[in-house]
Amino acid sequence: MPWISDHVARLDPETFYFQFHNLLYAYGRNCSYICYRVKTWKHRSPVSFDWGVFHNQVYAGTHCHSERRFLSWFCAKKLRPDECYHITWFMSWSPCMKCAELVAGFLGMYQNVTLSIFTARLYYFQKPQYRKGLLRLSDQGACVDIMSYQEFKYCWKKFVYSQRRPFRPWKKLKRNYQLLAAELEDILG
DNA sequence: ATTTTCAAT
Repeated sequence: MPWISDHVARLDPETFYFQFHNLLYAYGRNCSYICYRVKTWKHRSPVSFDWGVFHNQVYAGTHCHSERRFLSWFCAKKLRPDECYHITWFMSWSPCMKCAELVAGFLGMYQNVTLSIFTARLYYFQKPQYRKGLLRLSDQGACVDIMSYQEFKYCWKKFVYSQRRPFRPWKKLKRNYQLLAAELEDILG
C-alpha cells in the first residue's frame, strides 16, 4: 500500500485554522486530518511513543480515509503484541460509518490498544448510519469527544508550525463546541 | 441561526 509511510509531522497555520474550524455546517472541507499522539508504557510509566498528522488520500482513483491510513501504518510499522498503547486522535471530521466500523473492529481485535477521539466537527451528523458508527466506537470502548478550546490550543502548539505565535481562537468557537457537544451527547445517549 | 460533507461539476 503506497500510503503507509506518507504522513506529515506538522500543519501550516492556514491549513489548521481552515480544516479544524469547528463549524456545524462546514463549507469546502473536502478532506480530513488526524493529528495523532501515541503513548506507551515503560516500566509502568507512560512515555510518548509517536506523534504526527495523517490526511486522506486519493491514489489511483482509490479513496483512502485518514483513519484507514493511520491503521495501515500503525499495524504495519508500530504495533507489537506485547506492548500496550493509548492512541489519541484530534480529527477535523469525525469518522464515517465505514471507518467507525473498521476502527471498532481494530479495537476489538487488539485489547492492548485504547483510543481517545477528539473531533472538531461531526461528519454527516444528521444521518442515522453515521450516528450509529460513533455509538459503535463508543460501545467498543473508544472515548469520543468534541474538541474544545483546550484541545485546539494543544494541537496548535504540538501539530502546527506556529513559530511561537499564540493560538487565536475564531469567533463562536465556544458556542459551536457547545452545540456539537450537545449533539454528540444525543448521539451517544 | 447557520444546511455542509475524507470532491467532482
